[in-house]
Amino acid sequence: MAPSPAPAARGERGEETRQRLLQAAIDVFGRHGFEASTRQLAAAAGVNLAAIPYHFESKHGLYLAAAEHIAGEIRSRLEPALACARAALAEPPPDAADARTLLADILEAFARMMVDDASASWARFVIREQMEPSDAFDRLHGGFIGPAFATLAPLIARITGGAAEDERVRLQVPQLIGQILVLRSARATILRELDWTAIGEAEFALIRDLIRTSVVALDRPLPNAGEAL
Amino acid sequence: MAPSPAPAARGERGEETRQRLLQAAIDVFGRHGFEASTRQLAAAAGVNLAAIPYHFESKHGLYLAAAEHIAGEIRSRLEPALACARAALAEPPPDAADARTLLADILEAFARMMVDDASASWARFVIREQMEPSDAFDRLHGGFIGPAFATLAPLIARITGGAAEDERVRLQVPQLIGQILVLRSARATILRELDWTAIGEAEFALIRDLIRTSVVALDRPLPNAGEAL
DNA sequence: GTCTATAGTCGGATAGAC
DNA sequence: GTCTATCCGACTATAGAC
Repeated sequence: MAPSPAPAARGERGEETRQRLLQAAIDVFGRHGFEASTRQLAAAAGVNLAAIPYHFESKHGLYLAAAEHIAGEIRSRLEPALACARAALAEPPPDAADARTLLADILEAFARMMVDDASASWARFVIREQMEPSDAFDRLHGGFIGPAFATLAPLIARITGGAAEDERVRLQVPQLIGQILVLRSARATILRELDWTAIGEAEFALIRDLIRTSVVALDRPLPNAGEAL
Repeated sequence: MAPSPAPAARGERGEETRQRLLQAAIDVFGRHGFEASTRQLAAAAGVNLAAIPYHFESKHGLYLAAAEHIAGEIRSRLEPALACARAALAEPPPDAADARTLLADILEAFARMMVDDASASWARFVIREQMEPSDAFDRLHGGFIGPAFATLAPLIARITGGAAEDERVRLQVPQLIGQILVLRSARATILRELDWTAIGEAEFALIRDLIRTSVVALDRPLPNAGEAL
């Protein structure tokens, strides 16, 4: 299960083959799941079939390496916005308005990733693992899902006045993320129902507005049970 | 591509085999995609392998039949709540508070389906088709996605004061659905981050609260650009 | 209608030349 | 490191007995 038989001995050519396989694996596994064939993978990468067991030991090894690659990639792309929020939360707690801006910025960055064509391949991979987790899920969770949660929960807690450990607050994280995730997990429906052919800047402006509205709404009080909505 | 070579001539035994294959197909195709093998399908259904081409002509025919079965099933489960909303919207338009209650009820019914263990199999199937649509997607869309949209958009329009044709209103449909869909599309993360082992009644009460909050927030005005959130 | 047997194809992984 | 050639098991679909 070592990533490569001789990691230090690989040359420039070998490294390129490895990278091409990783990129192709994220796309092809994302579309067809683990059942994708090694021949498909090799063809999509433009490399020889035997390169898969050589560089990754097996098809399964390539799958795990793809999950790790995704986790590293996403984490590095979210890190600036998350670090900014962590810093702001550190000592003098920001007021609720600042926290709302920080949260909206993170969600907007996430939405931009989801709208970007480049996210299609890895997003399919991640959602597949969410619905039917394999041993690759741990690497995704540890790599970027867990860290993102760890920052978002305290931020939401600051806005709503709850504690980051409250179940309610922790459930608000996936609630907010869900409205962004849907841009990928129900993309086919969105394009069809809105008569869009793609999500460009004009379409994104609308999405951004709705995200900000949902952030503003976080601390809106709910009528008591039995009362009218 | 006919569902069966001799629909009228099938006996009771044949019909049971057909149903067992359909149920198994929704589950197995949902987990592994179309790449699932006919052996897996037959084994999961507890029927002979040759029953697949006999009843559905081919593996592909079984796939399409599974999509149609899902669409019919979901549609019939959503229909009571949707019909209720359509009736209320018909002549004397309901006031915004009534519309909010109708919308919250529909979303709650949908969330119950998503939380239900029985939804796991078909939800995986549907989300797979959303991310990588095949010719089966048309049957899902026409069967229940389109009709649900057609009712939800006017309901939201009534609440926010917009028109059902507005892009903003139509985008609010998937935004609201997204926070419910995430209960399935990111189930693994939710269970792990909230330390839940399952989503039971206690957990659902919290989900219900958050859904109602998001419905109440629909017409909350957004600060102008540049203004603080 | 359901079964077994089998034809023909494609799957992952390897051996060994270069 | 990369390639071709190849093993062998698993695949879908069919034929024909029951």
